Amino acid sequence: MDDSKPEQVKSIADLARIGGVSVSTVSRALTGKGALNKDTRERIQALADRHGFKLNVAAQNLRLGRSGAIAVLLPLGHERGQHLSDPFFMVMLGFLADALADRGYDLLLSRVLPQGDDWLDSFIRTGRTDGVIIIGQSNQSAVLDRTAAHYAPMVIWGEQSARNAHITVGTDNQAGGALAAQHLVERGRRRLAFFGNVAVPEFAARYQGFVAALPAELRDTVELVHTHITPQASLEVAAAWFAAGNRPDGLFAASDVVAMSLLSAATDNGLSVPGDLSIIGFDDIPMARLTSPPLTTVAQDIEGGARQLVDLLFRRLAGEDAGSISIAPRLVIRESS
Amino acid sequence: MDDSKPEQVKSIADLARIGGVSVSTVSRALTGKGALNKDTRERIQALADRHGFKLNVAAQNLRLGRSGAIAVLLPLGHERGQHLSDPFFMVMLGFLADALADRGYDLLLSRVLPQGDDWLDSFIRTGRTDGVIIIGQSNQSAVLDRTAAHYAPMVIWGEQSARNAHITVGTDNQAGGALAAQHLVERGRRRLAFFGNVAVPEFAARYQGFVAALPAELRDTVELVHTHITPQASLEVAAAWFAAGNRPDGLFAASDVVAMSLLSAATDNGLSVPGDLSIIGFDDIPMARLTSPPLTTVAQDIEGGARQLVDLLFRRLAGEDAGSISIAPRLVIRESS
DNA sequence: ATGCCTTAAGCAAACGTTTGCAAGCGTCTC
DNA sequence: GAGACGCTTGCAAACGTTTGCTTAAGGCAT
Repeated sequence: MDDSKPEQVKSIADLARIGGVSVSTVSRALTGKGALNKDTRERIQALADRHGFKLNVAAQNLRLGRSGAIAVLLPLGHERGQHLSDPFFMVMLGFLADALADRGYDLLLSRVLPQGDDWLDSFIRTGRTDGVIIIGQSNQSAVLDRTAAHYAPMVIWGEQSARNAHITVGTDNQAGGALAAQHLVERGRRRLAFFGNVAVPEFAARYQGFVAALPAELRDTVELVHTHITPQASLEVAAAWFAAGNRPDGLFAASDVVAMSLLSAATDNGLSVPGDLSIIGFDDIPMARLTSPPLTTVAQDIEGGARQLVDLLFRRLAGEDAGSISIAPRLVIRESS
Repeated sequence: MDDSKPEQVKSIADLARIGGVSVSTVSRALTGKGALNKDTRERIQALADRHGFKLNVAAQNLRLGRSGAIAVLLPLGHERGQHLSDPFFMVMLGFLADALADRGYDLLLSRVLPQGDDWLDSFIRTGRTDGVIIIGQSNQSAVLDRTAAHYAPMVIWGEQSARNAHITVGTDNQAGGALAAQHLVERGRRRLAFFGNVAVPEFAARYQGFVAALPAELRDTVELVHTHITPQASLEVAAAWFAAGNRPDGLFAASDVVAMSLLSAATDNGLSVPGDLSIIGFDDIPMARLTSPPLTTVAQDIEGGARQLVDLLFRRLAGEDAGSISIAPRLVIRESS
């Protein structure tokens, strides 16, 4: 009845012909949906295996009116022209990939250089994706809000704010900043500075939480040093800042990578950490323990965050009106403070 | 003629009805393919813009018999259960995303835990993707070879070998190992060790090139220390190794992350770098210059590699029988050696 | 033998595009 | 004035699935 030569089976129709059944039967056998005789189902499945046939996902999705993919977008609105290699992203991406794979969805990765204010809507309207996860608001909060108003399946990793209409999952950055402040104060540090780009909402909140948690007399003296968070940029800024004669005793960095730059620049200038000054990072990337001395840092639960992002997205896809989620940060004290 | 209420336009057919033309005309107007009166084309395009209509990419791809996506797979055959956060991957992924976007293709990201020997063929047969880029052979060379025999649009970032049937783009790892060896020898180092996992082809080649380039009398004394390349694993191995009393004067690491672990462990043991020993990494990730002292390393041209991977893939997609590409490494001397 | 119920499997439309073919129509040439 | 030609547009089939509806077949009670 069915030949054993490995003839090319390109579609359900080919398999139906070979198996002597109709296409609907093959479809029901392979998807497991709908009523079908157990023997027939097994026979067709075996036949499909023998010919190495798999359903064409594209056609399947078209028919089902979905795309089977979730887009993960990295907007590079700030950091223009700078390549993001921060391990934070890789860790996040890894966990997202796993969480989406668990649900049978593909991960569509895209770095976007926001142009105008239509990039997000345009992307969504192509129907390439069933939902969107955005890593970081960058400087695109307005665009995100506009889209959120009519498009439900979108969640953003970033800073939560009452002013935002879009749904977020993210670390409580203010609380994180406060943890850093308290720790430095406990260590008796008084000449403080924050390194980061406060045009980015997450970093602004870290800075704000940091300042707010300081005793009143220190609040006005804390310096805000602007830097992008790439290794190159932050190292240059840090080197120039120390070269200018600045001699702080407590530094809080917007990210671990920036903290590593600070550590490097401080050491280059003959300062000892934590002898002369304390340095605190943010993220707790896996490499944070590899510096000398190992980095004290405010840890973000990236794995939990990724899981929450995906959970929330799928709840919203299902029509539920689920809201933003805030995750508590945790201070990890190592030897740089 | 055409109303201005923002009525929901879900398909080319809706737009055709509103515009008073046929679906084929709309299709030709929006894709720019086929002959069409300039006025009509512009009128339809304006109409589409006004209604915020975009062609459905899924349907388009189905009709065109393609998927419009390229899969990037990270096989985790070795490093099981370990999460890869290495900046190398993020940098590579970023460049790949850009190169694919330039060609109008989506990037489908997938981490795979190889199960059995059918994971790759199964994935490909779903028709989810038009081509595959695999980052690292991991321990799956046999699977890759089997697939390469009947599936052309697949390129692998990794180690090139005459034994492999699959097409690769990658750094000449042996040459890279040789660069490290020559450099250490020039520095007068004699008690040498390599840290890495030689079950991974790239690392094996680095080790082999390293040993082969040493003067005969050193070749037998160089120690091979097995370690996974995650920060956690390599730091543990390095700490234990130093704790066991090993006192080398030249270390070559399979990656910069491993080198950072070595640096950290050496410092913890009161050894000075480069005073007591030299350390050389591999990759030249952006963070390599942030360590104290900054890391000497064998640089891989990741951007060039990504571009070559994509070029090669599209040449093969076009039917050309293009072959493997080897990229020369470059020694970057900083202060850890 | 008839009718009814259950189970199994087929038919055909639909998802939203693209494109070969053909038709309509105006213009040009001789 | 007739045929040829070029340009523009429409018709309908096709891409590979899923699924509501229908039919066929068999079993069982009457």
